[in-house]
Amino acid sequence: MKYSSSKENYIKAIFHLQKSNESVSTNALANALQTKPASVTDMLKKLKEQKILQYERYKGVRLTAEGKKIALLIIRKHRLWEYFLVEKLQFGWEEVHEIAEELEHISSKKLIDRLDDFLGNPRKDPHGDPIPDANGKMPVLQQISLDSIELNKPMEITGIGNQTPELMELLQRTNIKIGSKLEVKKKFSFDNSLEIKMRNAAPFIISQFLAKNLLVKDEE
Amino acid sequence: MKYSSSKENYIKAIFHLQKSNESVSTNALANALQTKPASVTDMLKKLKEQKILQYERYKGVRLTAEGKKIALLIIRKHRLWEYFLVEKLQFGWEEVHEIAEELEHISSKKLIDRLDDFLGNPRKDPHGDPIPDANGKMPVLQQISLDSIELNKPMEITGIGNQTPELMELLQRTNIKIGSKLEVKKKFSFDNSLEIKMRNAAPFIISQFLAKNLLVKDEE
DNA sequence: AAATAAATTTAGGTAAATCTAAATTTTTTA
DNA sequence: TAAAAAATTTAGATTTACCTAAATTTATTT
Repeated sequence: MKYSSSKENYIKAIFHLQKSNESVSTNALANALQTKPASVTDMLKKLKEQKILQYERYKGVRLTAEGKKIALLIIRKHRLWEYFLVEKLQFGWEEVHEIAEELEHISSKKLIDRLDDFLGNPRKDPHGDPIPDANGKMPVLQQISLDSIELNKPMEITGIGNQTPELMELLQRTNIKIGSKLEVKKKFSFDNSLEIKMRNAAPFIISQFLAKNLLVKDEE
Repeated sequence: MKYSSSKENYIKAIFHLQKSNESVSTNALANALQTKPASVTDMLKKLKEQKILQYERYKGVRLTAEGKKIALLIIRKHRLWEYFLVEKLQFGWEEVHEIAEELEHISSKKLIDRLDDFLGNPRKDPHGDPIPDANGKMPVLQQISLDSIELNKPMEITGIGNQTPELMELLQRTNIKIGSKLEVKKKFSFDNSLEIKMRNAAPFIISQFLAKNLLVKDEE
């Protein structure tokens, strides 16, 4: 199956909006896609025909298993291209999203799998978000900064994301290493940065980008 | 200015069809684009509005200077992506055209200029065709196999295209080197291969791909 | 529980890029 | 050079992905 760029954008937007088991509203989608609710209704009817989603009038929408798989493969493409742009073409991580929005619609599966290998099969994109594998599976990395972050809970660093020299430099400066014990003290909604307290050290603040690259487990 | 993929395909097709100063016919375009003559007429009217081409009913079409510039930048993108696919992602040269047909419509200029640098500013794509620079200028490499090839004319090798190990291997085997004197004896239209005669050696046949990588000048 | 507000859908249109069939112009040929 | 053939254009539809305005359904308030 091949889908238009427009349809792919709908699928991706629904995927990002449907947390847990809530269904996604027409208005929320229209807002995310910068379009009008009436246009969304039109498109949802077409995507329903193609069994990509479950949709009933006035009841909102959810992706089917098939729809989720398509979404994950689009996200895979997006994040691998972002990684390529930053690591190989020297773009800043803040300027790659827009370009990846175009590149993610290139259809060749072989291309994206080769790109994955060429890049060394990274598991996180430059923003710290996980990259699904060729089968659409997300790597199960427990990240520090989930939406449902728990404050003051003792945790231990179990690993780090992509081990780039830039990240290593920052880890060294902040003295964060595998096995370090820490607690999150506060989340600043302004920039999603976190105040953390490491054992035997003064609290300090880290960015969301660093946080997303820290893998943790509950301390035993 | 940004043009739709469809318009870009028309511009590119006209560029490839307009040799010297002939104008391109509606039928030839329809054939090249796998579409119907009526559709071509429709599109030509739109592109004329945008001053991309000169068009008069029943008289065929030519690109304006502006149109040629656009065409060259699309060709630049196409060929750089082909080079990337072959040199970095290990694709065979025969399988990259289709993928590059999609990639050539990605709009970011910065992306393509960064890609050019990343690839080491190659001047020829994997098929041996020249890659225009960021300003849309074709490198002026006199190639051996132009459409207007002259038989039995003494020529001298002045350089070679992209110096890949694979090309070097073949040059060694055929004993072609800079300074070699040769004449083209015959062109086989079946596969565009050429029979060449090097001074003090028996005539032999080379492929169009090799020929395109040989730069020549007239012997003095 | 009405009444009002908000969300959503339906109805009817538009622009881009196609198409088929018919009309027109150009070219070829007898 | 007139007739036939080929090329091209016009006219009128179609599909996709949008839109606005009006109607309908659901949610929220008095």
